[in-house]
Amino acid sequence: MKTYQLNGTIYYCPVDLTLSVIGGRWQGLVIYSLREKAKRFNEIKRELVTINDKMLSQTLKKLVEQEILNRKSYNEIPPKVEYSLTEKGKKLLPIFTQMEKWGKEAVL
Amino acid sequence: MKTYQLNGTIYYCPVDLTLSVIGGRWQGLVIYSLREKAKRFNEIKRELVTINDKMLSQTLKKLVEQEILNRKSYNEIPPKVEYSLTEKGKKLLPIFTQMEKWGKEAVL
DNA sequence: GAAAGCACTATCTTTTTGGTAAGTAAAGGG
DNA sequence: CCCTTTACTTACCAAAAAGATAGTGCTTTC
Repeated sequence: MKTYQLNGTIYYCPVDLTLSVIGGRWQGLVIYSLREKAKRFNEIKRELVTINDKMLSQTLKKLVEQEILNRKSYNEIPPKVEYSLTEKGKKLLPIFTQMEKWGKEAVL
Repeated sequence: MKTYQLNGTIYYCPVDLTLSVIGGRWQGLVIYSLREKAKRFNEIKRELVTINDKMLSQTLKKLVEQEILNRKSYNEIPPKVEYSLTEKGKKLLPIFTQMEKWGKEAVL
């Protein structure tokens, strides 16, 4: 059986691998919220409404490790940190375009 | 704020709604495994390798309720039950096409 | 007559997720 | 001086999801 490996984990197919990046409670939504431009921690938080600090920082950390997001910290006080999609992350956007489409049709 | 409703749950955007259908540990993979043809319980199980009986029947049940899958039971012994994508379910396939693509690139 | 196949369900344990609250460091405003 | 702002981390507890294992009822095969 062919397998696919990413960050030390083995997946049995490419879809499984992709789902590990965008599935889960918050990962997909965080990526999607950065589709147009870089945003700060609290901006993302306000957009996702029901996420809390703990979940957001956990999710951001993971996505940075997976090289889906860039983290840019300005040395200011109060702190300013911006998150944006990497090239790898931007390539996920066509998936979200299709999801948008399906989601809109599903509620009709 | 605009909201989207499906099966009594409210989502703040169409992507959130779609993720509730294909995200989660097994839902997406079960849908994807039925992309070409109807399959029986044990066929799906063999394909997904690490899923167990409980998770598979739970996932199938949920997807049938959401009208993503059809369940067809033949009155035979030993039992024969086939699962297939509904029209609504088939419309999810472009999402998986994009996921496949990304997953294949990600391991390069 | 034991074992395997089928599509499940029931029960239990472990892991993951979520929720709340508190703490940090330094600057700016009242 | 105290409060606010920012982007976090840590601790603790509760709830939800996932996972492991066993059992069911009936038939065909070895």
